[in-house]
Amino acid sequence: MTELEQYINSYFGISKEDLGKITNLFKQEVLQKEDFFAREGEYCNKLSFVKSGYLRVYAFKEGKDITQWISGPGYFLTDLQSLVFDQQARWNIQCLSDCELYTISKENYRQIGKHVEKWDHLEKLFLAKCFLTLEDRVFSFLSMTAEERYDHLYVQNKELFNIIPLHNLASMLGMTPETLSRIRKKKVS
Amino acid sequence: MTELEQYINSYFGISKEDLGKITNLFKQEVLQKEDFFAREGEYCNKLSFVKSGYLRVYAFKEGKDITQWISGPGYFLTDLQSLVFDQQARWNIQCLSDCELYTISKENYRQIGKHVEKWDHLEKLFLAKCFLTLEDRVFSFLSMTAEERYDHLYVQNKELFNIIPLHNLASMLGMTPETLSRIRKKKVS
DNA sequence: CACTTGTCTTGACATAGATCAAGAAGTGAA
DNA sequence: TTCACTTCTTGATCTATGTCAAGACAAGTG
Repeated sequence: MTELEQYINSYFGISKEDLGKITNLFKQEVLQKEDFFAREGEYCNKLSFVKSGYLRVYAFKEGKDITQWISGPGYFLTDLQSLVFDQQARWNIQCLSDCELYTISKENYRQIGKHVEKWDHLEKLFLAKCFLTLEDRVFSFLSMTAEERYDHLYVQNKELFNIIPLHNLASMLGMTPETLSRIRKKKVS
Repeated sequence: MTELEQYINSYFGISKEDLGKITNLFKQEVLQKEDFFAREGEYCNKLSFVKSGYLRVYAFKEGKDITQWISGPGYFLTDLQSLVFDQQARWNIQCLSDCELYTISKENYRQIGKHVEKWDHLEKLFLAKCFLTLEDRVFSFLSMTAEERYDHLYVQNKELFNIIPLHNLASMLGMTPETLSRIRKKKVS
């Protein structure tokens, strides 16, 4: 089984037959560092699973580049507004490193439901999970200090701090690079 | 048509027949000010549509009461983790005023898919929309000041500021009541 | 009615975190 | 190697926002 099959299987728990039907629709795709997976205002007509590498989801606000999220191995990746509602993408998604993806086109993605009985239901559960994750994230901004948000991310994803430029992590955590640097310094001592 | 039918129809755009099948499963429910719709740690086995009144979604963090969201007429209301994943509720949901709801039990909610062909698909779209809304909200914390967040909410939901205790709105916006009060003062002058 | 309780505002002050500016260290290209 | 560029850190300073404390109202209750 590829990582994709393992992941989909572990997450959605479906039959080997259905699993094949789905994963066959994904094609391997390779992107280089700096390449764009999606661009704000254009259309993102694909859904990908990250096999390796990291991608940064961001948008500009008054000229400033704000990182919304960083996606790495084991994550699904798309601009949801484009994929689901056929509208312009809200996000720039760009590779922070060379990346290997398993990618399905929007057209094929929309066919899955016709091949696999319970797909819409499973996808609904998946989206519900994503919603809960974002709810937590909102709550973190309502209830935590910059340092607490740092701790939270550090405990969960230590490895990011060795791989991802720190100013991107700072942005994603809602603080400046200087603040992140000072928090890190404090942790060492 | 009841508000519920109008809403579901406008949002999901389904046949009059299916519409009836669904809305028949909802029962009217009346709650009084201060009543709890859901409690953190318990199980919330229902999904409701708010006909009238306002409810506050909140949780405690280190003894402090943090408002995550306020739900009013035209919103659906539930603790998603309970409804979808049969786990303990993450949120307290309490009436800020007397409320009229249309409520469906979890059991009946789960039957909808069996009665209405495309239900899972429609619900998926609905959840995707919710996800996009939360994404915006996260972005607002990454990119906006307290005052900008206030402006944003004020433009979209002026009426809340006459109905909802301001300290709850402040909490939901991620600021203290004092800060909200000062921002408001500034706006008058 | 008086009394309690909750809401909202205001002022004085404290502080987390932002901004600005500079420099150190690493990386890649020529 | 040197130069340009990026990342990260550090110090000095500024400011938005938080904290604490008090008072003004308004609303509800016995």
